[in-house]
Amino acid sequence: MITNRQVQERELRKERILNGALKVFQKQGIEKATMDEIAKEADFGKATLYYYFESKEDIFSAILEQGWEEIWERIEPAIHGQNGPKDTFRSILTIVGLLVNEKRVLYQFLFTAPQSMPEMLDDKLPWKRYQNRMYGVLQGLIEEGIAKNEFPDIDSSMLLKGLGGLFHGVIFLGNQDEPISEESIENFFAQFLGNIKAS
Amino acid sequence: MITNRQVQERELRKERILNGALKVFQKQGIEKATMDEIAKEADFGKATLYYYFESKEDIFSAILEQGWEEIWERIEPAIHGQNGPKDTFRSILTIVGLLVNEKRVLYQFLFTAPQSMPEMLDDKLPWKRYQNRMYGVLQGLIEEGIAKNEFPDIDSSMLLKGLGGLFHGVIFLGNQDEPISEESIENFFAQFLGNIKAS
DNA sequence: TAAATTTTCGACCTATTAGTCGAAAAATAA
DNA sequence: TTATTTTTCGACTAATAGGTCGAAAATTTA
Repeated sequence: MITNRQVQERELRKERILNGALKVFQKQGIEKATMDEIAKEADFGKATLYYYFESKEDIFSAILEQGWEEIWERIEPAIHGQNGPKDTFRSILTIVGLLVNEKRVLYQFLFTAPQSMPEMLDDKLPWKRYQNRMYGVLQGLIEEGIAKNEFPDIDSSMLLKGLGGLFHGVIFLGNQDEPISEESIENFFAQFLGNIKAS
Repeated sequence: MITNRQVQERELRKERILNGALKVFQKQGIEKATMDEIAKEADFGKATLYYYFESKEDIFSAILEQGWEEIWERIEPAIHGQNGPKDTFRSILTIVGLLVNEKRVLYQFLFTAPQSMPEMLDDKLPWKRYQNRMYGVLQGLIEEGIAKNEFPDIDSSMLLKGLGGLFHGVIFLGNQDEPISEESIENFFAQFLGNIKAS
């Protein structure tokens, strides 16, 4: 018989492992994020990691899923708000920017790690679904925005990639020690999005 | 005694190895770009690769150096041209965009691989010097542009990261099969850069 | 307290991969 | 043709890393 407390403790231990993984990632970069390192950081034997997770991939998937779930929860209200597409778009970027400020390491991992781990790109993984959903929403907003002349009439997927790159550049390539203020994020995107108009 | 022809043939074989490495990268991604795969692709025994190159890193460095050298050669005229900072900036991006169209695999590698190979980030590597030089030029243009009110008064390094991300997004995250036309690149950046003004 | 269950982990296994060695083959020089 | 140099590569080594196993320790239940 498994008590409620036992289940909770299990969750706590899983969480501890996930945090260890993130810490290793932060300190040593993804290439050094080996199971041995993670085990050391989380203060478990390596074999114990495999008691709680099926594989290394499973651990990273769990981190990714957690992060994307949080993103999704936070942006959902903005999506269902009653603003126009451009404002909604800007809100979403701002929200994500703030989230990144709060948990830099997690989100750095989120937007960085998958490329380095091609086995993580399976479309069926839960975090991928969140990502696809979000991209779908953003693309929809752009298309709607183009239709309403709030964005220029550029191929929408290209515009999305461009803005995605822009976001990534601003948030992650910058001075990673100092968080970016909300204002600053707003300003920055207002600068770009605000001036993009059908000509 | 080493004849001229022998030297040339050596160069040719080195080139062959470099192309093999790129081909592996293209077909299998960077993680499968092992020395064994490269050797197979280039049709040499693995040990022969080490006759021509000191290490795997050396091979990738050579590819990067080649690419950056080409970028530098092509953008240099634009840098020394007599246009204003914003136009010069746009020219540079366009030139690089066209180069990428011509040799997608090489430049995809150029802008992608280093992150996956942290041991390649040594500032003393020759390709890194080129890269730093180019970023220096771009940052200088942005600063000059800000001073002349051609760009908004945002922290210049942040603006550079943003535009770098934008470029990366547009060029690499897009439809990688169809090249982007010169017009299209021009239009795209004109759209962004052209509308960025000090407000 | 004794039995059953859950948790932990050291030691081991296996696959992969960068890099080496020594000698054979091929080309060049004498 | 023979000696010398250049090129090639199969086989091997060493290190790393993901993952497994069996049994011990800790905890819970009876």
